[in-house]
Amino acid sequence: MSPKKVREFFSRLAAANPEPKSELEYATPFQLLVAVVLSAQATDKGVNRATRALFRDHPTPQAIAALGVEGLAEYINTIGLYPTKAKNVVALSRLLLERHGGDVPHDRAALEALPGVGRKTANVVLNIAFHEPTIAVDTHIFRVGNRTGLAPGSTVEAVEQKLLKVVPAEFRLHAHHWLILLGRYTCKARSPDCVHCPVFDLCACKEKNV
DNA sequence: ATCCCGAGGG
DNA sequence: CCCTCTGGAT
Repeated sequence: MSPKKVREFFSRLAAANPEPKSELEYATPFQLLVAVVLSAQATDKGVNRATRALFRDHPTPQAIAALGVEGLAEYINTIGLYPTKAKNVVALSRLLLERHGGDVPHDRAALEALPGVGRKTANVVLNIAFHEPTIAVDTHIFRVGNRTGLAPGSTVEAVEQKLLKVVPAEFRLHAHHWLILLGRYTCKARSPDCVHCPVFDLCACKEKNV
């Protein structure tokens, strides 16, 4: 996609949603980190339903560390992959207390050293909690990047590098959310709603759903 | 490449 | 029924 089209692409998304934010519910950086770990291969609605009770009863790393794996599992057993996530979130809470005084670290290496935290989760936390211009490539962004021709790539790493290269600096801070929302509500995996797509005319998809 | 795995939608 | 959902560790 030409630089001119890329700029138009994000100008329209920005005009429609000037201050996009995560649809995950959280009150602190720690809660954001936990919510993002839980959101792997799960919908944010499902995550919010579970974390509402969890964060009400156990809002801090101290509380979740004390809750333990089995206790945590009772709160999150409606979310896919929950046994692994319960282990990771308890271990992660303990590590935060041991290494970082219970705070969420600001740097990528320390984040990715936490169990259950990979590049995508670290990118989300760095962007949302610490306002760094990272672009976390998830299932939506990988699909949208390839379909539209904005950032084609066979791996998430390739798509991320491409996005960091082509997205103008002024749009980079919010690019993650704009692309997610486009993928979630319009450029859907199964039946893309091309008729209502704000960037329909800029899109390279050869199988437009009209 | 494969495993982890529940809810919702079509 | 099958596919998808803000992936990560082995």
